[in-house]
Amino acid sequence: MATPLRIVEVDKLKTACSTCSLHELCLPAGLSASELKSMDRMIDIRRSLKRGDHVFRAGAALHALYAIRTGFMKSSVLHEDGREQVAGFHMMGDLIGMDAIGTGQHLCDAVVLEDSEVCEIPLKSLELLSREIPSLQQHFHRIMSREIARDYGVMLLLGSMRAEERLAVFLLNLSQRFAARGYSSTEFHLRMTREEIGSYLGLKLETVSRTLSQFQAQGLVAVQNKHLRILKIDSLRELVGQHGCRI
Amino acid sequence: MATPLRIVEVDKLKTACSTCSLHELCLPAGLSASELKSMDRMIDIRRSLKRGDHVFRAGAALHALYAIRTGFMKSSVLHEDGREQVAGFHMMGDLIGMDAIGTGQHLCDAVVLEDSEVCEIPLKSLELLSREIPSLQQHFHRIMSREIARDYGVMLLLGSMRAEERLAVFLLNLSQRFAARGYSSTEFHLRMTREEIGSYLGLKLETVSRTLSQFQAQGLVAVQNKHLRILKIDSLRELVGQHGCRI
DNA sequence: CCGCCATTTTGATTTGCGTCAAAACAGTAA
DNA sequence: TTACTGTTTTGACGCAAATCAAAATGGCGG
Repeated sequence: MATPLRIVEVDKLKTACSTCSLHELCLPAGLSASELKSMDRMIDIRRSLKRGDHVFRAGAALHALYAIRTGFMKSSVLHEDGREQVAGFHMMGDLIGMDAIGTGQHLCDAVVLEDSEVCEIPLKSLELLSREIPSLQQHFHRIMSREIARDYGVMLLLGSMRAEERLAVFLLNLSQRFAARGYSSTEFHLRMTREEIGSYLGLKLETVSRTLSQFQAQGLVAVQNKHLRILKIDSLRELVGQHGCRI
Repeated sequence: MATPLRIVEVDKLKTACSTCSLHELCLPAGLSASELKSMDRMIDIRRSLKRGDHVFRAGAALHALYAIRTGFMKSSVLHEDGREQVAGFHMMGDLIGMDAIGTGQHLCDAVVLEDSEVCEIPLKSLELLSREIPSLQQHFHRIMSREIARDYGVMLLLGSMRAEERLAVFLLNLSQRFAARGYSSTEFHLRMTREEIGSYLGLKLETVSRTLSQFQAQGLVAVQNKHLRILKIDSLRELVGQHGCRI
């Protein structure tokens, strides 16, 4: 009986917060070793998900928040008439599901765009533990707040930027997030379709495609289908917030 | 010396959570009498603000969150080139400043549109108290989550609705919030300018004005400058999510 | 009360992006 | 390989909302 037990243990270790390479990016950031152990006890379910799977659906009851270990997903709000608005793209270290705490029901669908692994964090356990560990409490609040701050940025984008600016902001944001996770900031795969990018940016897929082609023609990026290379990151940055700026 | 002391006490009582008419709408919702007392101890600063005042400015360090007792305000994100995006309108019972918890710095300006009174809630005290009072902790999380959910709704609006729909959603949202506070759901004053409405909705002020005039011509509302009366609330509701709907 | 300034309305015109359409391309399964 | 499907690109055209402009209205201070 020793062998299977050890396998289980190795498996558990492999996916524990304390040994997870993301723990400085994820919810347990800044916790001590013993506090990490408490986190490990709280998170006992990890789910593997395939492209196309839903982490949760709009309307479903909130069971847990989900920390992304690997992979890539989108969250999208659906309008009754079928219109879809992508509210965000999420990658490892991100925490999703926080929109559901208010009502107990998920507001958006979370759809897997690239095979992923998520850690289920029961809300009740998180609340309990964050009453005991002030730095966990603080960090959870920071994460929710950062989501609000991100949303304000998206509102600025959707409310007052032209197509080129929106796309530039989008690429710079992806770049910065990949960099923060140790990946290249200038070369990456777009896991989503042009239509999903468009939905996120409040544009039609044709406009996204045209604008990308335009960036390519200007030598700002090199795009080949889903593979993207940023060639002139500073020019992209300049592009944002110029607008024609007649002030 | 008795008289001035009593005046102070009356003044304190008047503004305590335990006697505040908003306590079922505001942060202390659902707390017991003794828990309300603890809230009272935490909130000892109330500020009176005049139209045009800032509750906080973008870039300023986070000192406290602010619960609105009376009045009306907007929060707006500024782009370096001067573009302003109104991220929300806030009224009594609302909690503002949560965007700053993540970085410790406010991301947006909170500007008073109608003389207001706010309660300062030091974040540290709130964290401390919510570790002791689980229902306060839960409710604080719900409030942050509702802000995220609201933001998703605004994204849907900005990303995929036409002008008429945006304005209809805006009016219905105001209507519903006034109703929740015991005011008329069909007749109210718009405290903001057409330009501020436009900024919030991702439209220009002329479009807001034109669309309001159109609603008036259709008999949906009666507008007279800032005074608005909703005449056919169901028609407004129908207008949202029709879009031409060829599905 | 008047005059001033900010706000709002309305009209004429422009334009950026959406819509429609079709071809090119990539990925998958047989 | 070939056929099939979903995605992307590119072009031509139309439209909703922006822009430009000017008049009307409202509110405030003197």
